[in-house]
Amino acid sequence: MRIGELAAQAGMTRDTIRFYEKVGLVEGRRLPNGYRDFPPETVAWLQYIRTAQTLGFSLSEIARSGEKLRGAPDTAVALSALFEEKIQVVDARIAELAALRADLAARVGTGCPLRASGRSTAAGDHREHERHV
Amino acid sequence: MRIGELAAQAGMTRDTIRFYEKVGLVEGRRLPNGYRDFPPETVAWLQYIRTAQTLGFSLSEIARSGEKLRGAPDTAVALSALFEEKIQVVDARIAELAALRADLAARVGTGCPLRASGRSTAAGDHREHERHV
DNA sequence: CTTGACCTTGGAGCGTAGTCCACTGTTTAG
DNA sequence: CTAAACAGTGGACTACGCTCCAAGGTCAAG
Repeated sequence: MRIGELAAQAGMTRDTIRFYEKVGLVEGRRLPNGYRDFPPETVAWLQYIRTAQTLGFSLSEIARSGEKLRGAPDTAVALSALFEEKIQVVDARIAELAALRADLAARVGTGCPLRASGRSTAAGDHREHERHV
Repeated sequence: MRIGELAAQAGMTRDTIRFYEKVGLVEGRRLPNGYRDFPPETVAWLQYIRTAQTLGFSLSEIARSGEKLRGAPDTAVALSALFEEKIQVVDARIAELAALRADLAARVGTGCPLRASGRSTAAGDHREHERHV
């Protein structure tokens, strides 16, 4: 499959796919004329990338799962494992949000809405991840 | 309060605060010598910014809530309203994640983890794509 | 008076995730 | 044969949210 068809199937632009190739998220052979040639599974992989992105994963994180996948004997099994892993992450994220929600709810209607007391619990100190979700 | 103390109190760098001022997220007067001078509430406002960020809000979105706040007769009440609003958003986000979780869970252990149906036959299978995600 | 801590500004740079563009090469249809 | 529709490359550019730096101004203590 050439890049144009792949892009159409996966619902993204050729440029995006070329960008993904540049950063190692997808790989394909080249036809004798230099055109990229992708196996049909790439469509599914690109869709997986989109899913993972909506879960808040960065492309480099996704690339790491991709490597795991490549080294696996059974792709289907490896993918299932991956999904289970992502479910853990989603659950963690939901728990985080629930804590934030509780924190917010506690502040509604208090005399001191901004400062409150619950700073330590939820919002205090996860700096490292979560840029835009 | 000058910028250094504010930065220490709010747990961010002077540069970040200057950046926030540049984009209109915070504002302060100037002392005769040109130094910035912030009212003490700014600490709470900066902490609110951090909270809102962990909720996935962009700085420009946060700036918009800030404007609402400034135009309010009662800051505490306005803030409570803001928190209630954010709770809606958090709930929506949680629902979104729950849906993604369900989607992931449905794919775990299926013969076709990525596509959801029909992956089993090796290569010739050009089925119309169901766009999950 | 000097030192050091603090403050000012402007501008460069970074990582992420693309997007757009010009220019060139290849393939296919009429 | 030519034109359109593809494909390739490199590089510039965007937006976001900072972060760092150089060069200089201000101020209190010793």
